[in-house]
Amino acid sequence: MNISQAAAATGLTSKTIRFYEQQGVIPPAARSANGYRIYSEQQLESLRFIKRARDLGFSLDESRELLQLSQDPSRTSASVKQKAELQIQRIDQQIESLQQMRAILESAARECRGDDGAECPILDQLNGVTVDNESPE
Amino acid sequence: MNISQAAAATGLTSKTIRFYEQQGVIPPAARSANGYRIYSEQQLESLRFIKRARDLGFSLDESRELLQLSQDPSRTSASVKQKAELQIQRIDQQIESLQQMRAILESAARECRGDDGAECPILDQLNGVTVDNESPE
DNA sequence: TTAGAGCTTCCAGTCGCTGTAAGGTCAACT
DNA sequence: AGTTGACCTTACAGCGACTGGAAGCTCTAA
Repeated sequence: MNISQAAAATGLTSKTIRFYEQQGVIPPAARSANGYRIYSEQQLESLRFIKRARDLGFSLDESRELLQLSQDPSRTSASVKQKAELQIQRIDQQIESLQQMRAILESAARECRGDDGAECPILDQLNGVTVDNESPE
Repeated sequence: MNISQAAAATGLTSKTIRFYEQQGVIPPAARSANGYRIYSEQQLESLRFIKRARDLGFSLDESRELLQLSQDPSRTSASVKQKAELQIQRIDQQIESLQQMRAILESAARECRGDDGAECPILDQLNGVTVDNESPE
């Protein structure tokens, strides 16, 4: 199994797999006689693991650490749970921040006529002008 | 008003202000005899505008475009509203994606004992093992 | 005078890839 | 046997939006 097959089997790209190897996220792949990388089913599992961790928002470093934990029989579930809960906290912060942005944008956009005129509550918002939120009548 | 005062007055850092100038987001600042940048109240307004746009998640390019629109009397509110609505859409996608991540993490973490044992539903999840979500009893 | 803080420019590093260039290899077709 | 064209290899540059650091000039206060 060469790198493009491994890519197809994991949902990563060949480039990304090489990058992960170069970063030490996964051990160097074995090589066939022509120098091409070859992948075992076990290595595919590692690659899939990393992809899932990345898809859950863990950094590449954390994903590597989680992979190591997953392969370490002396690990504790506490050590994993701690990382997961930290990640949940970060996600909650991001969601909250995005919801605040959204509320401000939505409120300004709702007041904006979106026509040929120059008047624009969105630009007022960006200019630090306090915008009325209730229609006066 | 020198760059560190401008930084304090806008919530940016001196580094960031120089970076914005170098990127063409704001026009080059005037210089005093010693070569130090000097800032007018008007330039502070531009810097604050950019900061607010960035805080709402617009890219630096979009923030620059919005600043130009805000200074262009022949703009239309439609052109601004379009950018705002695109940004709202992107925010909604990010929130949705984060909520999905959160749900998966939370469900796995809830099942994880977080003790000295090695068994860990979070790692199972990352290994692609389907995790039961209902306690059997 | 001298120390320290602040200003300047320029270049490197962050994160997680992605693109590009230059070259070797392989399978299929002519 | 030659030639495409798709794949593989390495190495380096670039993305976005900064941030950090080095080296040198300037200002202020003791």
